[in-house]
Amino acid sequence: MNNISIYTEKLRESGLRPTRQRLKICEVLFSPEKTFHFTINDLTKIIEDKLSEKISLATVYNTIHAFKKKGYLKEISINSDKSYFDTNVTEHHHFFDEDTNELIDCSNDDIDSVNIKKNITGKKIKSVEVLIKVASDNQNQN
Amino acid sequence: MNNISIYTEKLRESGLRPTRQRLKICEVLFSPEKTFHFTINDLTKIIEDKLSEKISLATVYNTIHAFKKKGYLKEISINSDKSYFDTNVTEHHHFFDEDTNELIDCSNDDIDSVNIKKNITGKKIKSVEVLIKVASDNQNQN
DNA sequence: ATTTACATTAAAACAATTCTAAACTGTTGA
DNA sequence: TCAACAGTTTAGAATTGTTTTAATGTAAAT
Repeated sequence: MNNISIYTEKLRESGLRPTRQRLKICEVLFSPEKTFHFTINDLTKIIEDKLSEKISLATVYNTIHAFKKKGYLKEISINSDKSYFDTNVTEHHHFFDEDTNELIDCSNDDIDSVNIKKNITGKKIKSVEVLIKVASDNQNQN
Repeated sequence: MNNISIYTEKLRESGLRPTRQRLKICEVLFSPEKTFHFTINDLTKIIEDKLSEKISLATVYNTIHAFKKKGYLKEISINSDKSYFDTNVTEHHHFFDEDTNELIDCSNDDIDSVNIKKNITGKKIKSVEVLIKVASDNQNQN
């Protein structure tokens, strides 16, 4: 069983047509062993470089948004000019290195689970995200 | 002792000249009883509407960034097309209402303090922010 | 008052994202 | 198998938030 059929199935299950472009995107996003963080720009570059396939920015945006909506990707809440996405869709938190602008997964070893005692009435909690900004000691606070 | 002199002093202490425009901005930001959240656009509108004073966008940006650097304001980490600022500079967290795009302060009654067990080696923790996204039950997940 | 360094401004530049309209392609059903 | 439809891709234009620029203005020091 090859990956293409897995991706095709995955796409179809969520109501997306398995087009050539979407399969390429799946390949980049879901074939690596480890999950990773990326921006739209990163992803477009990877596709064009590694897979020698030109792809329209609009397609990347559309597809990433569809994947996010379907729960295949998470968008990380970080204030930046760009949007950061994560192929790790499990509940977890992040360090953000201000020196390098790098996002780093925060494992269970790094943080105690966050306990919300009281919620806004009439609302449901959709997600809880912790962002720990770090920098080397001699660095200016952002 | 009036507010103007307080603001003048506050500005001067942090190396900013107390210009007419900056005093207006101080008035909007620091005279309200309660702290609040705003975007640059919000702030510009408030100044122009309530204080009948036209102010250049560039001035607002420059001044807000200076205030942020000095610690008079905090920028909230939220993934959005706009930047959100907070006049409450104490350590606290936020609810984000996805139905209304509204930020709501999270008090100590709402959340247990977050415990970071292990940090990236060689780095110092600059801030810890928790963002709790909420929406009404029948709403699509973002 | 004069000077100087910093501020303000409108407009242009910029970068990320979204929109558009035309061409294209899976898919469905005849 | 093929026609037709609905969804998709695309390049480029449009939009939006933010930053830069270069000219003009102003606070503060001399």
